[in-house]
Amino acid sequence: MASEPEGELLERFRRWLRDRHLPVTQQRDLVAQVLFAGDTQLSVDDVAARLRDRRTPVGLATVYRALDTLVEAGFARAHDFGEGFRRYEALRPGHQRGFLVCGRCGQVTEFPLERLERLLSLIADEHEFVAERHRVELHGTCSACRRREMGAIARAGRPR
Amino acid sequence: MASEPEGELLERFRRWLRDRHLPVTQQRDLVAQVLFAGDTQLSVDDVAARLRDRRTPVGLATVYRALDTLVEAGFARAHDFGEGFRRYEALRPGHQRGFLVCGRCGQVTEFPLERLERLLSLIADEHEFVAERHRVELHGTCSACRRREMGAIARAGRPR
DNA sequence: CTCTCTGCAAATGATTTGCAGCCTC
DNA sequence: GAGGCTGCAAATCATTTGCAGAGAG
Repeated sequence: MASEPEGELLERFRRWLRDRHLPVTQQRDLVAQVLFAGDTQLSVDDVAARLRDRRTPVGLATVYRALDTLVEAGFARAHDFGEGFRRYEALRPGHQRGFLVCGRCGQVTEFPLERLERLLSLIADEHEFVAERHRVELHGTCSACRRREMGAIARAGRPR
Repeated sequence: MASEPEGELLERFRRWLRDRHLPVTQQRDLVAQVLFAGDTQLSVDDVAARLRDRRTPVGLATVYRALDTLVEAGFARAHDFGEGFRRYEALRPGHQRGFLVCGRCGQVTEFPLERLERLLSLIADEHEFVAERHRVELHGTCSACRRREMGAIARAGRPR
């Protein structure tokens, strides 16, 4: 799918580090590679596990620190869906997405934000606010869970 | 400001409990009162502190449990702005708001979601998703911080 | 009475931090 | 070399949980 921009992002991240006279270490690079290769939100443990699978293990604390750096550099974004831990996502330019979060099964579906962007930037302007990124989540019930619940209600619907 | 709907919400919450044959305890009621009276997002400690100030202290664990119940009942909503703890907000019907979160100073400004709602429900429909609530956040820089930063850049802007 | 809640203290679990040694530049 | 990383283990801290006693219906 998105195999093209991966190396480009990586190169841009390295450049960002060099520009700040920060060392381009193997571990930071590895974390960035895994994040940029992933197509979804990854938890810190996900990242660590993938690195372990690649036979290039990196300490948990280092993964945390590398992800923080990526966020600070603007190449990643942290999400919190209330699971008790964070998820990180590569931030590809112009690839903003919103989320449909099912409160029953926890499934997260994505959708493009394009249609909302005009309105969002208008709102930001009205508040003299410079928005760098948006977060849009719709919380509710996905079609599968709704079907399941409607069945349950029909079955248990009458008292006694 | 919103002194009218407060008692109404409280009464609806009590009814919700009774309907499920759950006891309407003083502690749950107190937590609900504080949450419904607050005009902003309250942390668990905020709620506990206000209860302490009111001379009706409630144990922290109980506050957590009461807030969970309120969320489950649909009268409250949990937010996570990445501060390391959650904030809870009373969920008044038809009073959905979005947030402008300043990454510099952490200030959170609210704005009404009305203009976005048509589009959001359209998107939900397209995914056969039943949305109960929305979360819209714009992350960036508020006008005050931007002004401050622009000043700093102007001062240090030229190399050498 | 029965069932659920409450409060305390202890447990949990994600994230952070201190520090000695290692690696980039 | 110097300064910033890394890894480990210990520290933090919000949130959760177990359990004995209290309260609502």
